[in-house]
Formats: sequence, structure tokens, C-alpha cells
Amino acid sequence: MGSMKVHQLARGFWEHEPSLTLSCKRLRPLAPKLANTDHSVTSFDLKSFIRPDSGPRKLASSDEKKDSPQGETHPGGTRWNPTQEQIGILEMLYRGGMRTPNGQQIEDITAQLSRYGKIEGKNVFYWFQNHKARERQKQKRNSLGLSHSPRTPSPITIISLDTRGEVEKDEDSPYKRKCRSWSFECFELEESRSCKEEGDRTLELFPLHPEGR
Amino acid sequence: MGSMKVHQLARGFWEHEPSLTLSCKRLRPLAPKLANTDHSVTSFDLKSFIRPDSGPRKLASSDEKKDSPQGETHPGGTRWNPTQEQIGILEMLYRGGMRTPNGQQIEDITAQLSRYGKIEGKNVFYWFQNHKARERQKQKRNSLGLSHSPRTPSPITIISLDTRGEVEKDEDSPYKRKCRSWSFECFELEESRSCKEEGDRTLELFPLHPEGR
DNA sequence: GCAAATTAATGATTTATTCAAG
DNA sequence: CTTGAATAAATCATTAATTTGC
Repeated sequence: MGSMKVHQLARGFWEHEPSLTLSCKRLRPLAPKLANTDHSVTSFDLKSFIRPDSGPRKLASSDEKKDSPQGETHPGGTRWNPTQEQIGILEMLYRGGMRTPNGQQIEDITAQLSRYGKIEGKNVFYWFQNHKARERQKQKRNSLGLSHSPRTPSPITIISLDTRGEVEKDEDSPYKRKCRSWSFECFELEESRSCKEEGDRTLELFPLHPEGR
Repeated sequence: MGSMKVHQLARGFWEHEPSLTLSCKRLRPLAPKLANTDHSVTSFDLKSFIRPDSGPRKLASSDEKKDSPQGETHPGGTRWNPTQEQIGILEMLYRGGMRTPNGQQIEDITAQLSRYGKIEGKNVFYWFQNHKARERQKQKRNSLGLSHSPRTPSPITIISLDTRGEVEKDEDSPYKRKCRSWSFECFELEESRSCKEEGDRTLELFPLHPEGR
């Protein structure tokens, strides 16, 4: 054991370092958007952390851009809306046995899928997470109502994908330690217009929304 | 609106699939179970993706990353070993009210904490996740078995961490939509041994470090 | 036929659980 | 045991298909 913790030390750290470099390493040129006025913070202000909320709020915007039609690929910034090609590839990969791609794989997949529309790594990650979970629950639901097939309940026969290796085909392997490395980006997404403000429900736009929850 | 875009590109990539139907579930989310089967992908090397990760192999990097001593904190270990200063700061932030920092905050915190030892953004993220969860369960346990006389091996209690007295209540708990943007890094971590089949993995190197290409 | 209202589907987050390192 | 790390489950939130009323 011996996990002595003297947290009192924490006090005063910030004072110790009056001038903090805080070189926000502008990571990859992943998303040059968000011009982001300089936020070259020289002093690490704790308070700015505690209350990150109520941010800049994206005011200004006299632009009234109203989104470019953009057809399909870049919806402007809400949520990822996959194209059919993307879905197809992802499902193919899923059926091929991929369940939780690691960082490198996600990167590769994202690179490929970006040919068919805007996409980010997290979209790929989330897709696999969701698809896996929902396939599972769908299967469970079917198993409940239908006749229980004792063995070989897998309708999925074979994936002749010719993976020279062996597609580790663990349909439902619980907990595998796979280290996926990731990192946060520097900028923060613009939350579109979610009603985060307590109260003040804009009922005009959505009158009566029965929220079946 | 109704911007249906049906992409028809060169098909044929999946055609050689023996018997899988490749049902694109995303075609119509609502009713039609079986829709067309038009997916078209030009060329997409699936095999390169379904790599069974049989050998992450650190090729290329080989040595420069090695640079073993690493300075201070990590003796070359696999997981983050926080220093007292780091813990102190994190707890301070936690007590200050921070629960789920967003990307920008994580970046800043990481930048600061890296002054006291090697650290990555995910460490910060995980720390908050775990700390929050464990504080909660500790709290719950205390409230339940209040009269319980556990041998509780003397919780260090060096710091008071005033229980729920000043920290907000449930207010900040239930599901807040915070957009945290993140991305995967380019490299992949080595998988920890854990394979009963020892297999002689080369797990000495660790390309860890936020300086991926 | 169109557009608002419903509803199914699903992307995105948070919480709970579990595994493993030290 | 403690706790960092990772995954699964729950659930919030938004998009798009479908229904409905005109």
C-alpha cells in the first residue's frame, strides 16, 4: 500500500508557476476551422476550468450563412450523417470480424471513408460501438421470442474475406485489452443549438414533443 | 428538402461475396426492411484493415523512441503513474467542481501536469472518470453501511475532502451533453501481454508519446 | 401533393462494470 | 487493495422516414 497522499501540496502550485508556457500544440491540421482568437493563455487560471460553461456562445454570426446546401457530405457541423458507401464499408468490416478497431485502424478507415463524405475518427469509433451493441441487443431480443437454437446460433456463416491472417473472430469476446491510443484535440466543438440553458424551452419550434421517455 | 442522394459508383467490389447479402440497414431507418442492395465502393482494400493485430510490431520506429530512462516518472511502465503534484492538482480541480473536462480543458490540464511528469490527455480523462465514479460508489457505500465496522484500513485521510458539503449535489451528475472533440492518434499502442499463449511478443518498446506524425 | 407531427433509427455521451498493473 | 485503463450498457439528442391532415 503506502499510497500516502499529501494533497496539500497541491496548494500553491499555480503560484509557483506564474508564467506558464501552455504551448497548445496545435495538433494536426485536422480542423482548421474555428479561427479561435488567440487563446494564448499565459497563466493557468483555475477558475477558467471550473466554469468552462457559458462559453463564448458563438455570438456574432451576423453572417447569416444559413449553411451551404452542402448536399450531404458536410452538414455543417451537427452530427455525422453517413453515406451509403460509408455504411457499406463499415458493415463489411464489421461482418469481416472487426469489432473494436484500434487507433491505427480507425485512422485508416477514416481516411478511406473520407473519400465518400466528411467523417472523423470518432465517428468510426462510435459506429462500431453502437453497431456492436445494437446487433447484440437485437440478437438477444430475437433469441427471446424465437425458438432457441442451442448451438451454432450464428446465421452468419462465413466471411471469405481472405485475410491472410486470421480475423480473430470473437463474436462476443468480453473485455479484451486492446490499447487504443488517442488524444484530444485542441479545439472544442461548437455545440449547435442544444438547449443547454436551463429553463427557457423554446416551444415555438417544437410545440408538443411527447418525448416518449 | 428530401435530398436523396443515391450514389452509384463502380460496384463490383462486394459482388464476389459468396453468400452474404450485405444488407444496408441504413437505407431506410424506418419501415422497409429490405431495400435495394446497392452499395458501391470503388476500391477499398479490406484486407489491410482486418489485420488481426497479430503483431503490432514496432517496426520503423525501432529505436529513437526508446530512449529508455525517460527522465522521471515512468520507469518504462505501461500505464500512467501519477506524481503527487499531478494528483494534487487533479483533486484540486475535482473539488473545484470539475467533472468532465472537455477537449480544450484536458489539453490545458495535460499541458500543465506534464511539467511534473509524463502524462497524456487520456490519463486526465480517465482520471476524472474514475475519480468521479469511485467517489460516488464510496459515497454510496458509506451511506448504506453506515454502521458497518469495516476494517477499512485507515483511509489516509490526510486531506479532508469535505464530503459533499460544498460540492454541488446531484446537479452535475445526470447526463450532460458536452461536446468534447477528440481524435485518435496515428500510432497504435502495443497490446499488453495477457495472451496466455506467450507467443514471444516484442513488448519492450512503446511508441508512446504525443508526437505522432 | 406538400408540410407539420410522429415515430423509428442511430449518432454521440455518460455511467457502470470489469480487467489488470503495481 | 488501490487504481489506471478499457469496454459494455444506458440514455440523451438529432436526423430522417413515415404518417397524417389539409
